[in-house]
Amino acid sequence: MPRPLSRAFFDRSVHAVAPELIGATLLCNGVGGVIVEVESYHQSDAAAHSYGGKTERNAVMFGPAGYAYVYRSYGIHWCLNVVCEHEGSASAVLIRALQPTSGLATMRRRRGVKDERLLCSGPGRLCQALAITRHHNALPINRPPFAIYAPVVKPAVIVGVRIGLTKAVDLPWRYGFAGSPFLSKPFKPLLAQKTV
DNA sequence: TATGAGATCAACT
DNA sequence: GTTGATCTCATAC
Repeated sequence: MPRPLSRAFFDRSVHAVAPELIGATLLCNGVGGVIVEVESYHQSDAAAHSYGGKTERNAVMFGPAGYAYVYRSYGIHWCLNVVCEHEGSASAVLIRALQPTSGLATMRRRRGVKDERLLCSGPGRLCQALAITRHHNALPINRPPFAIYAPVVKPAVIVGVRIGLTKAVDLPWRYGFAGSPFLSKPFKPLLAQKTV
């Protein structure tokens, strides 16, 4: 039997929670899969939505841990985060990619693509596949329609710099399931990234 | 393989 | 008015 993740699991440093989410199973109305890629965002981090303080959009990040923070990206897509570390600072983990395991036919229909690797390999793609929208903002991540389970086996986790940012681009706060073909983009060797 | 444009909206200057 | 935690499709090499 899979072990559901408690709210307390998320009420820790975002940098402790993020790598431990790799290999966990995330479902929305029974549709979803295994988390293979995440990024962490901390209030002290210029790229975080919470960096400039509380606003109407990011208010959930300033609330208790274990809740979904869903925001509109580039006017087109939705992106899903899980809020961490309630006390002290506003932080969240961006869910960037899943390995689809449940509801494949539903996800193919919603996404309009057949290739399994293109169903959930990106934050915007996975929200479309799981039908996550603004209506899911501020919902608990471990209560229906969501469900989240601990990894059955601890996978090997690789680390890299985050993707698509213009601020704080060098922070190694991206985590991935080593060797997974379902990552949004490949990880480069961390030591090679700064070489000229 | 790599680079560029367009879609489209809320926060911010 | 500009920018962005994105994705897709088109064109170029």
